[in-house]
Amino acid sequence: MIMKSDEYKKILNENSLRITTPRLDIIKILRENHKPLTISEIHKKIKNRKTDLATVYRTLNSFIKAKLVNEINFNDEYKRYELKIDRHHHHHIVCNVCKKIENIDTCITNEIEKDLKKKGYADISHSLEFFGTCSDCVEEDK
Amino acid sequence: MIMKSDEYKKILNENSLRITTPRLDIIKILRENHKPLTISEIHKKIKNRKTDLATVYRTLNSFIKAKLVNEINFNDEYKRYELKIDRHHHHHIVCNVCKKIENIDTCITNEIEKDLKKKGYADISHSLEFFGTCSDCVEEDK
DNA sequence: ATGGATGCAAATGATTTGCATGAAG
DNA sequence: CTTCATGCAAATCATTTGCATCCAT
Repeated sequence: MIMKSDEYKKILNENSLRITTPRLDIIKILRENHKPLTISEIHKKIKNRKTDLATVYRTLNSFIKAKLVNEINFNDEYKRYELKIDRHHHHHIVCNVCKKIENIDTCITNEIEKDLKKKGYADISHSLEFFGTCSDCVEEDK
Repeated sequence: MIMKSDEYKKILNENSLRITTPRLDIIKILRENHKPLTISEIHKKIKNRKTDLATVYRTLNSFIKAKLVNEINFNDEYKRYELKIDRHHHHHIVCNVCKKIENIDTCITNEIEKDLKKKGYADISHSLEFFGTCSDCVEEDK
């Protein structure tokens, strides 16, 4: 059986990224938290307090370039990051109040993307996020 | 026939916003440019060079609060702003290369929003943006 | 050995804020 | 005349960068 740290090293290797402690730490954190995390959340979760914030930024940017990670925008002040290898394409719903994040697996943009392809667009991608007040927060407001 | 400046004043009035030159200028600019603009683009378009950048920021924020304007995120470093009163709900496709913006009128999120309502979410909204390389830019790359 | 990765500190750049003044209602 | 908006300058905060050192390969 493959141990986790070996699996993480394999991920880095396959993307021609050097195996370093900060990178292994960050993959582990993204793996274990099944929701998009901000840079500062990731930084706080690193046990080894030595790792610099700048390293976290640089690591995430190299992960994006390697298409290991998705950058997600909830229209607030922070960008968030999520491992791509973890799960297939999906979207999110963010609670306006408690900021809880749920995943949405339905993807309904194929039709539009088909139209865009007809129009001549290539390399089409999209970002789709939902915002709303979750049932718990609706209750509390009563 | 109602003159344009009167129309803009009416918009401000209806939203209990004081009628000032910067605000009229900014509504005019948003009206005349049928695409989302960044703060700095808006600022540059103001003839009267006296208007401060900070005023543009403050104005846009009060317009958002009054729901006069939508804030749009193309996952680059700038937020963009678009008048709501101009046209009904729509999305965009941004060219990866030339950054050209086209509007998309199809909205296909109703089904998901229906599901979310069933789950108890209230005040549901979403942001959906597309990215791709437009036909002109695909050509040029050959 | 050597190029890439890191820590640290300083720079950058978008956005916000404090305050005195000016204009709108 | 009183409240709110503006201009100006300074502050804030996320993110990036330069550089010397360190480590993976």
